[in-house]
Amino acid sequence: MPAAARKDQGEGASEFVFSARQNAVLEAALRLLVEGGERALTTGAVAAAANCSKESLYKWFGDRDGLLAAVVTYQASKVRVFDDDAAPATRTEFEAALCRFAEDLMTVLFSDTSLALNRLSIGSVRGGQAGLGAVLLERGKRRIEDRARELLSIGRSRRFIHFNDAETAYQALYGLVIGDRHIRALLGDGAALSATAIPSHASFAVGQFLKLHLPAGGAEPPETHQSP
Amino acid sequence: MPAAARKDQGEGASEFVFSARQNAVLEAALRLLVEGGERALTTGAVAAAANCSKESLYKWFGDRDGLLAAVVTYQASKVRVFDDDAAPATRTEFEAALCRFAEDLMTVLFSDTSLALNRLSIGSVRGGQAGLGAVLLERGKRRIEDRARELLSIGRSRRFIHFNDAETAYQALYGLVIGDRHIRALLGDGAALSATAIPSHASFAVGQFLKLHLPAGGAEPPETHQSP
DNA sequence: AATGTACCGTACGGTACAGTACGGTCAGTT
DNA sequence: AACTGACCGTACTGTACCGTACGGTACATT
Repeated sequence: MPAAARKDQGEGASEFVFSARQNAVLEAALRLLVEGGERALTTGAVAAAANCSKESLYKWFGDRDGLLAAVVTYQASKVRVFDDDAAPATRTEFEAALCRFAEDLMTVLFSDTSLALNRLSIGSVRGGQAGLGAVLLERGKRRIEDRARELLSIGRSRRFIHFNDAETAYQALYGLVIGDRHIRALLGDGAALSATAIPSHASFAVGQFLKLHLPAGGAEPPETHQSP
Repeated sequence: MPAAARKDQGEGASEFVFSARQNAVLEAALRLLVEGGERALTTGAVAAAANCSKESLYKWFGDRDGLLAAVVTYQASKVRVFDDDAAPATRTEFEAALCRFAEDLMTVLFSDTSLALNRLSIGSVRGGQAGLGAVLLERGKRRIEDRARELLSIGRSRRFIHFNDAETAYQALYGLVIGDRHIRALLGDGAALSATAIPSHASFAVGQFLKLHLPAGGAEPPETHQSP
């Protein structure tokens, strides 16, 4: 990614930053991707849609793959974690925070952009290792996951819920909220989710999750489960 | 799909049947797909790998898309539902059957072939409607789903578990078993599942599922949930 | 033996697209 | 006014690959 500024910030985390013009180009590319899938995302089409020259494209992103990676990075960087919620102090607040997380998760996962980006990244996996998939996992999925993990550990320290392994607990929460609807949506099943049902399903799934993790003593996996 | 025999069987269900030679070709194509992703699946490469001529390819499958569809159909037709288990009569047998289902589900979903096929189908979705995704959903996913649904309804009629909506119950079971590991695997996360952990996780997830659906009275969603 | 059938191997046309080259435009600088 | 640099627009090259055509071969049918 030649000309894309890689600005290392004080905290040790590095952010990719694009110029305003580049952002506009990436936005156009994203629109093309959502509408027509990967095949529609040709360098020529992007240049035409963004009113820029192919030469600039190559100067900025080096390569078609670089352009795709930039699109993924760009969109993932927009996934702002809504940490406007203060640490929940009461059980009710905690459950509400879980519900909000579940709703946000569904809203993101089933948005057109997320689906298109996931399809693109999945399509880029070749036998051995993932190129874009890794980016999406690291810069998109992990953010969301971290928010949930933090929420869960707060709930545990406040004795609202009980669990031993945070990863296992997160898997249960995610699974109860999403089920197989994400893969169905990725496969083009339009009826995978009706948008109106999001809040009701969120509270239902969170209810199930809480039932499994009562503070008294919930069942936990037989230890030897996920090796690091 | 011009030359592919569409043999209608007595029961009203129709099966696509390919000749032995065609099966060999599809097997080779599948191998190519698993190794190199969709881009590796060119007509030339398939012809070379299968020692057949491109002309035959076009005669049999009509089209590159026809070939891809045939590959998906071919593999999906191999998903034999193991209904060798008699209807479980005792609670223990029922739980064992659920565990076996969970293990089979994981084994299938995380196999190289299934992942490659899912990636291919997902990549074929263009904005509007799914081409291969629909095939995979109908001929692959629904088979498995149906087996689970049947098992669940047996469990309910025998009073081993309780639920109102079979679809909701299935979503919970699937979610607890799979979590977000399928999408991670599709994105190329190699560590999404360690094969040795399958049985222990299966029984753990089934335990969670049962806990949520105790015969006494399990929580159910607020009615207005999934419109048909 | 003659004809037909089914297939392989290869070669070829057409096209789509990645990547490059070059001339032209506009803004800011000296 | 001359210079510089960033950019647009377009034309061009090379390549990969889809789809087709044609000659050659093995085997079956008449």
